[in-house]
Amino acid sequence: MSKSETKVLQALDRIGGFASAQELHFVLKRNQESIGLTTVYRALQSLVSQKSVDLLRRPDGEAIYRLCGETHHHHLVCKTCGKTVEIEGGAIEKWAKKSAEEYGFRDIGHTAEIFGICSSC
Amino acid sequence: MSKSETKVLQALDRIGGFASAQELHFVLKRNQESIGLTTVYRALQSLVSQKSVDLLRRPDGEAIYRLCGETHHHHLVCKTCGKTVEIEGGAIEKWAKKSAEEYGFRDIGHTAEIFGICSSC
DNA sequence: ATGATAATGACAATCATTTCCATATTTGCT
DNA sequence: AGCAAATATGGAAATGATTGTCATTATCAT
Repeated sequence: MSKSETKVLQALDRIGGFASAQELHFVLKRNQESIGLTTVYRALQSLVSQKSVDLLRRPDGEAIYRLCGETHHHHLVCKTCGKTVEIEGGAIEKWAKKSAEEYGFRDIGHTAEIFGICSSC
Repeated sequence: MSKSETKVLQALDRIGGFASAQELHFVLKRNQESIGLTTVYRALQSLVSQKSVDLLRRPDGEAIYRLCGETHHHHLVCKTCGKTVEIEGGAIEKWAKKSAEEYGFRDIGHTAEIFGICSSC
């Protein structure tokens, strides 16, 4: 694990939710960490391929990253301020499994996120 | 419905699956249709907001489009061959609405896709 | 300390998508 | 039909995220 990967992991931990590469870079710079944007991208690529970090996409296609927790969960994300709430997705797990079985798919995973506007925006 | 929207719909129909804006533009040009890339993008935006066309994302973030029916649905996508099945997502709608209400979010949308390996792969 | 190797970062390049703006086309009205 | 206002079009330039390049720097075993 390189130095920059460690920094990126710490930043993701501090943030506690999703962040884009650019946001991570900004946060690291603000915390007097000297790190280049390119390096942030490379660290994220590496962390994703090591499965330490999860990658998904905002509705506009921008990549966002989060620490991989042990428990699988989903998110409710504010489109305006970015506030993120972790929510239970038991219903989704069942739905995914049932749908996949119905069509003979195996080795499945799924993505499910809710986007909206939070009460303070 | 503008002339270009009609052309784009026909192209999507001919293709019968997913295509990116750039691919659609290329196909239309191939078929001696004179249409600009900008117009393809505009037509797609409009068709998506009219819910005539479905938008999702390739793993690299590129937007891909596909004709869709009137009902809101989700997809089961084969990671290997790309085969796609439309599936019912009633459970998801309820889950999204309930979760959003619980945390005071409004104006919500959601994404939910299942990825796996189909029976023929 | 030395040389090999991997990590870093400033900068440029790429690529999808959007914005701008001038021109063409359609629409509504008389 | 004829004309003006509204809308649609498309090429070029702008934008913004992501990736490639490459010279510099840190790491580490000998």
